[in-house]
Amino acid sequence: MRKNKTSPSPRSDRLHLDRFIPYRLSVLSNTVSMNIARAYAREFDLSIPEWRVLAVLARYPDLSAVDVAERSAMDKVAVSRAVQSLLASKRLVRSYDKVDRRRSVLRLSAAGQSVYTRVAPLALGYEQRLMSALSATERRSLDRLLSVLLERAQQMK
Amino acid sequence: MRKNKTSPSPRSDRLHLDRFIPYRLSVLSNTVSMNIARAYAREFDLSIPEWRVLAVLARYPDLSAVDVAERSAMDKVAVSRAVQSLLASKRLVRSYDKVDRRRSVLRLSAAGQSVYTRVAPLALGYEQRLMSALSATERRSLDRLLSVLLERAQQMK
DNA sequence: AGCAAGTAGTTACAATTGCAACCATTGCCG
DNA sequence: CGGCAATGGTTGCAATTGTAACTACTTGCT
Repeated sequence: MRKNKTSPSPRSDRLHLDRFIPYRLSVLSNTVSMNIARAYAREFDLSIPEWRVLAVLARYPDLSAVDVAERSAMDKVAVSRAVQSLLASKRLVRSYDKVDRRRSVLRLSAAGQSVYTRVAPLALGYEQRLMSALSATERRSLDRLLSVLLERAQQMK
Repeated sequence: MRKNKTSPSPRSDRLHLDRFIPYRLSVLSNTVSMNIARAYAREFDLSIPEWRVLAVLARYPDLSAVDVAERSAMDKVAVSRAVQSLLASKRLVRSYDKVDRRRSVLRLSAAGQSVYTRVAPLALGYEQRLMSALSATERRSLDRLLSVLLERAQQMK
């Protein structure tokens, strides 16, 4: 650790990282993701993309890979790879659409269900502990802010 | 696009991704980061880590690499690599501490300053447009929520 | 029917990142 | 002083990720 430099006074035309929202979002998001990943990665041998695919399919069975990609905001290559490894570990079963044989139909296997029902509470528990730093009002507020910002960010693309 | 499945009703013990805060944080953060990166990456040939190092040093000159890492929440390898390429592009000058010859002393070159003064307004402009989706009150609220959550997330590590 | 254009999904390859091991230097303690 | 733990920083290697090109199949148009 080093001697403290005196902080330059903030000026509105200068950027300082620790007041810059995109930066703070990124730090927070990375911190949270890594915390969670540590929790289930080692214990269940699940990567983040795998976990997302599982979570989507647990809720919406029989989606195709692109449907999963849409719902999870992952790109289709990431989904493809996650699906590969979930198939390899027998946590997913894949069939194909009768009328459109390009489309896969994905569904959790019993093993996949089982992993899901064990991991989901961990994830939810983590979220609860995180959010317990906020009051109910603040939580609702955060909820809304995230929605508004995401919508705006997406339309700014 | 596919026919809509009817949404299963949410139950509190089941996780659905689009209500899960860590997931939403991650989607928002990625969307925002990619939007910004597109803006300066191509135009200035700057990666995100490089940009962060630049921003820290613009504000706090003469830090060492580990100081930069601390201030920017990057790890030291990432800083080392960003510093390498910033040195190669002559946007940074490096000297070494007289009393501790392990420590580097990093500072923007004139070219670095120049890049910074051109990129910073872009970044700030993006932030403003993003945040203009929120009222002043909401902005303050977001600000506070991010601080609280980050602190909590870090202590949960 | 037949072909062009579009979509689902995979693969190959390059770029990024993360981790561990590694020097060099300094600080500490006997 | 001598040696050993700790710190600053870099490097090499493996794992992850992104991009583009590709195959397979379907759709729409003529």
